[in-house]
Amino acid sequence: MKDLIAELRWRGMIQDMTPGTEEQLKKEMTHAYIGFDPTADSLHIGNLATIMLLKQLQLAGHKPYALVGGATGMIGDPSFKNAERNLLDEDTLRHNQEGIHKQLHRFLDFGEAPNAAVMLNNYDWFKEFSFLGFLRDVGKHITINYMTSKDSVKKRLESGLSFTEFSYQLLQGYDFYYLNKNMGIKLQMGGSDQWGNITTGTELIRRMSGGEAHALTTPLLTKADGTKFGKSEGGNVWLDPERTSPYQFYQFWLNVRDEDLPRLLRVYTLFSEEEIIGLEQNPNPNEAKRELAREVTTRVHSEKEYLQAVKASNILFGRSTVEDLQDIDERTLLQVFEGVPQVSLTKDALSAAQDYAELLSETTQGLIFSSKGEARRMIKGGGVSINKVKVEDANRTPETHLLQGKYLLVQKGKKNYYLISVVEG
RNA sequence: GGGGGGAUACCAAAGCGGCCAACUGGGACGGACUGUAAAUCCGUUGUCUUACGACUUCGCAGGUUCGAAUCCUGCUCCCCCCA
Repeated sequence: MKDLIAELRWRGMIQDMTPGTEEQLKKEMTHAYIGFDPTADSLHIGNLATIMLLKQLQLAGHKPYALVGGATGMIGDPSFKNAERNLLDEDTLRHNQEGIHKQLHRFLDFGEAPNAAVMLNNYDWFKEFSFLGFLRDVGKHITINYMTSKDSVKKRLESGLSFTEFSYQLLQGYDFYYLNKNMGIKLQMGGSDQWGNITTGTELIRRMSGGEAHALTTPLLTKADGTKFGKSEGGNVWLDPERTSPYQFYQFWLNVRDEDLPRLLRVYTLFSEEEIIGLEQNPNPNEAKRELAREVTTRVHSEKEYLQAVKASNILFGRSTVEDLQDIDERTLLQVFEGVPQVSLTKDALSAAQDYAELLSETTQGLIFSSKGEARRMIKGGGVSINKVKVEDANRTPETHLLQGKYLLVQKGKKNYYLISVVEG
């Protein structure tokens, strides 16, 4: 059994833990879990950080449990949230649970080993639990005073918090109790925002059964500029390729700020300390970013998707020229641009376009620019290229050779690409 | 309950009868530089428009005026001070 705590420590993945956690992990193969709320049908890279926690746990020889919050998801976690949220309907919840369930399978070993990962859904033990039973058997052990003293709900006690959301921590606490009693789970982990909920669980266990239970949280990652990590301009970075294409996903990691790189390498990769330090020796951090992007993209998607993303990136950001673009066969071109917004138009529509401004706005149905004026402004600012050639004059009639006889590659700014395909008609 | 201050574009904050589509800072977006980075510099940033310009904005509803973000009336919401 490896020393998990030492591993997590050098990786900077420990925010807080209850006394005795380290001893427990050293003593025996420990059963531990992390919960995931089904607020969406996909996990995002924020969740991936806690998944890595489970991964490290399993690699160290302990037994990980991934819990999907089918029951708690119906209530909504108020921790550090500013306002009451709307409840999700049951169909959505079920759909979300399935999506998350599927994704979690990628990251842990669910095989036959003694420490194989196990998937749980807390709906299984809550569905039969009566309200009165819960109040008598669980609620009685925890005081309101204890629950309201948590930082995670403090703000909300002033601005408003429904009984429903307030009870969330008790439900999550009961999960831990249930798992402790029935499955011998002794440790709950999570992001640092979960500390309050987790310790309600350890407290409940202590009072209800006198069992032994521990908590360990990992710091919530923030960017060097203090904003929340894991958002790109389009919103969350998702693990679902339908929401965030592998190409965009790969690009996200490649584009992290230098200052954020050390922490990200430690949390999101399984590289050893020596390897990471080695990568950091390089004065140009791009090599390390590429390794980070490779590792994470491969883990979340696949080797194949990763190679595809690299290929696309090289074409789009390498020193490629019109000639290079011409040389790419159609199949590769389409593969490369899979994650890129596309629009198709007829030959007639193309030749009907008076000038570049019109082509890039009205003719392409506002996908690239929503108005001619906007297109003009951007072209004037030198921000638009077609097939890697800068558009000089918005008023000029479009004269462009189509790639493979039917494609135009439009570039807005440095990183936004669009593919126009021209069809007969 | 008494007194005072405020509400301006994504945010902050000027403007206090025409020169205001509205100073300035931040953000966002684009460009140069570079390492698909940071810092720096430059440009754009209500909508539409090649341009001239047109249209819609300064809490909400009315009014005064040739003309209002700016004056008047009412309404809504915020903040501060004294009780």
